[in-house]
Formats: sequence, structure tokens, C-alpha cells
Amino acid sequence: MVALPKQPNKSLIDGIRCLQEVLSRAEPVGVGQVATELGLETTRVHRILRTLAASGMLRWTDKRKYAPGPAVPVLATQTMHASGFYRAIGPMVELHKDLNMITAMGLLWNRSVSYLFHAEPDQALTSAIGSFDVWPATVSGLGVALLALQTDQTVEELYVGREIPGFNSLPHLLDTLSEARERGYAIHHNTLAICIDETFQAAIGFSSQKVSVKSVSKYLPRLLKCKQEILDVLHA
Amino acid sequence: MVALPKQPNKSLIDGIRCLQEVLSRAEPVGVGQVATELGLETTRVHRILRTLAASGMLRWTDKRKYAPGPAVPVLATQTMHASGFYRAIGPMVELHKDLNMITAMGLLWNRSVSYLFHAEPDQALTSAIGSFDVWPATVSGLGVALLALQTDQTVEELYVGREIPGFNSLPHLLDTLSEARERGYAIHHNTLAICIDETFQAAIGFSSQKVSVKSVSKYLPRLLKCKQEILDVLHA
DNA sequence: AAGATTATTGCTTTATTAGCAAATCGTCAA
DNA sequence: TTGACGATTTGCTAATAAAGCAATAATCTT
Repeated sequence: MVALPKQPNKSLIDGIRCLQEVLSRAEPVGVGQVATELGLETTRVHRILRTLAASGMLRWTDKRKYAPGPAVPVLATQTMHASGFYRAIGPMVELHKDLNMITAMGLLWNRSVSYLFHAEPDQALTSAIGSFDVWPATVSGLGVALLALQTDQTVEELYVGREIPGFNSLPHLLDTLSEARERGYAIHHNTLAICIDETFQAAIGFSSQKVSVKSVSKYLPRLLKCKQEILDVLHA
Repeated sequence: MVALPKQPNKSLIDGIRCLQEVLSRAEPVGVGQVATELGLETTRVHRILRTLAASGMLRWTDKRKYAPGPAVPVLATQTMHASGFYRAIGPMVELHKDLNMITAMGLLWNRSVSYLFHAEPDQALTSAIGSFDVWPATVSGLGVALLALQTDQTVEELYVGREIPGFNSLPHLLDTLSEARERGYAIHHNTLAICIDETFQAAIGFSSQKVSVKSVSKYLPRLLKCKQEILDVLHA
């Protein structure tokens, strides 16, 4: 992550934090809730949220709460298009057909993985492609594969003082990540996952009872082939 | 659109403008370009962009330019999931199968339509579902359907002093929108389109040489059925 | 309907931001 | 390889925007 400018814009930092907080909620959220969650003064939060609502990034509901606004899907669409990740869908669909296992592609950010593709065995592809779910990184094979790319220091900064879903301690998590880092893939909870892009921290993987430390050598080549196919279409 | 707070946050307003400018570009963009485009002073833009880069919303490239950052797909995923629009894919795929025409779903924001689904006749659905393209609203049937929901004043504010793609004047555009508004659907360039959601300004439609003013009554019921199916899954 | 809770406004003080000039960096041509 | 040029970034100071407190308005609960 790049360094801040020598004179950072403090309003913008907290503005983005408030935006991210509202967008992470499944329901519209009030000023007071955001203020409590982020440890900011309520008047300030009100002004930030209302400013964001006027800009279209948030929507002000009839109950005086805030929810995602119409400008966000546009930014989302532009970014998806510019990043080219949508082109990974073809290879992911092929992989799912080959293996008929849980097949997934996701992006890591902080402590979450956003799933762009997630298909259960025999699942209709229309629901697999567009599910768009966000999960804690530590309960996701993809998340573990991507967290393994971070330094131990970064991971500690992310998780110190927090409960870690799926792990009973930070050293336990760091051990797991260390192993994944060493091998170049993550094998975690019957999931095999590899990183395909470091800029957006993207990973692909699949899960099945058949996936274990013993069967990795059988499945890894197929996953690496899928990665290569994705990279080929990304750079075409 | 909601009113600004009595004390708006000015840094946040211009911060969001800069973010939107960078995200709307197909290539990484420099400080000076953004400053020129938005009429802002370069030092200020540098501080804004760098602050956004440190927050993960933008990425600072090795050429000292700025591009979308890893935090955006996460916000995108959260919003898509919360809005539930991904569930519209099933009905859209059915519609495409029925008609085998260009079939699309998109969202309006300012003067652009973001396509979440866009399938040509006989197109493989994997490329239709994830194309994520953004087009000028006035060259899009969906865009026209959605612009027709705005007041004439809003449309004038959007387009005054600008070239209007596909129209030779603002009064020409306003006339077209007036007709669409009156009928409850847009018929434009062989495209039939209807609005399905006013919060995010979403529309669905299809295009074909067969679609004209004369054949509307033949095709409109199928489109309205698709709308109902989408609304049903959105509210399930 | 009344009271409690939450959001929003007005005002004053404070801290952040803006802009100018200088320094640094990256690219290109000779 | 070196120097010139254009773009980005930094440092400093002045100005203005933002922050916070108390009061007001709106919504929710009983």
C-alpha cells in the first residue's frame, strides 16, 4: 500500500471509512450507529453521510438512515470492466464443469473475501456467476491463500485484538499462513486455492471432501491450468 | 437526490469527484490530467489521489499514475449483494432464451448506463452476464427509459452546454423523453425498454430489427412479465 | 398523546486545507 | 550518458473549512 501524501486529506480518510461502513451493512444504518462503530462524533458523521448521500454514493432512506446509493454500482461496473476480471468467468465455468466441485473466485481486501464466482456442485451457472457475497477471509480457502501473500506484520496489524473466525489465536493463523506461503497454494478445510493476481489480490480455488493434503498433487495442475487460462484472457 | 447537510464536507465532495474521474478511465491517469478535467489545482488533486491510494480505493502505479484500487471491488460486491440485483440474472437469461434478441439490464447514473447484463443473439451467457460495460445514456434504450423518469429540469441540468450523443439538440432529447414518459416504456432505435427500479434507476430491455412502434404491443407483455419475475425474486 | 431517543442545525473556535514556490522525479532527445 | 523539460511532490504560511457543543426538530415506543 502506498504511503499517504505529506499532507493527507483527513476529511477524505474518514469519509471513505464512513462510506465503507455503510456499504458493509446488510440494512440501512443510522448516523449514531456509524459514529459508535467508528468512534467518531455524531455531528461529523451526519455531515459526512449526508454529503455522500448528496453525491449519490449513499442513499438517504425515509427512516433517516443511510444505504448504498445509485453511484456505487456504476463505479463497480467501471472497475470490473477496467480490471477485466469478468473475463475470468469462462475459465471458471470450464473448471466447474470438469470437477463439479464447489468452485470459486474471490478478491481479498482487509479481512474479507468478495466472491465474484461461487458455484456449488450441479449449481445453475446463472446463480453461480452473480452471487456476489462477502465472507471473512479466515474461513475461506481463497482468503487463506491470499492472506499468505501478506507479511506476518501486515496480518498481525489486521487481526491483533480481534477474534479470528476459524482460528483460536493469531499464532495459529500465522502458522497456517506460513505453510501456505511456503507451498505456493493453500489447502484449508478441504479447499485448494491459489492466488492469480496480486494487484487486486485475487484467488481461485475449489472445495470437496476429496480435496486433502494427500490429493493436492492430483488437483493442483488443473487449478494452475485454470489460472493460466485466466491470465491469458486478461492479457489478450 | 437528497439535499446537502447545512455544513457540507467540501473535501469529501471533491474527493469523490476525483475518485469517480479515475474510476471512469480505461487507463491509469496522472494528477495533472485529473486536475485539468475537473478544474482543480494540481497540489490539491495530488493530495486527494494519494490519500485515496493509501486507503485502497485507488492504486498508485509505477508510472506515478492512478488506477482503481483493491477496495473498490469489495464495495462493489457488497452493494451488488445488498441490492439483490444479481438475482435478476435468472429472469434475464430466460428472456434472452425466449426472444434470442439483444437483451440487457442496466443502471443509470448521471449521463451513463452501466450494463450488468448484455447478451447478443446466440451469445454465450458466460460473456453476457459479466461484461460490465458503461455507455452514454442517450444512445441506449435503457438509458432513454430511465432518463424519462427524471424531470425535464434534471435532464436539462445534466445535458445543458454538452453534446448529446444520438441527439442533435436538448429539445429533441426532451421530446423523446416526454413520449417515453407518457407511454410508460421507451421505444428507441429498435429497442424496447422499461424501468424496473427507481432507487437504483434500473431498466431492462431488448433490441431487434423486429422491434418498432408497431410491434410494441406484441413484445411489451413479455418484458413486463420479466420485470415482475425480477421484482418477485428481489422481494422474496 | 407523551416521553425518550436519534438526527440535524446554528454558532464559535480550532485545526485542517489550499495554494504558491521550490524541490524531486521520470522521460525523452541529442 | 547527459541535460532539458514536464509532471509530481514537498514545505510553508495564510485562509477557510471542519469540528464540537448545545439547542432544535423528527421519529419511535409505550
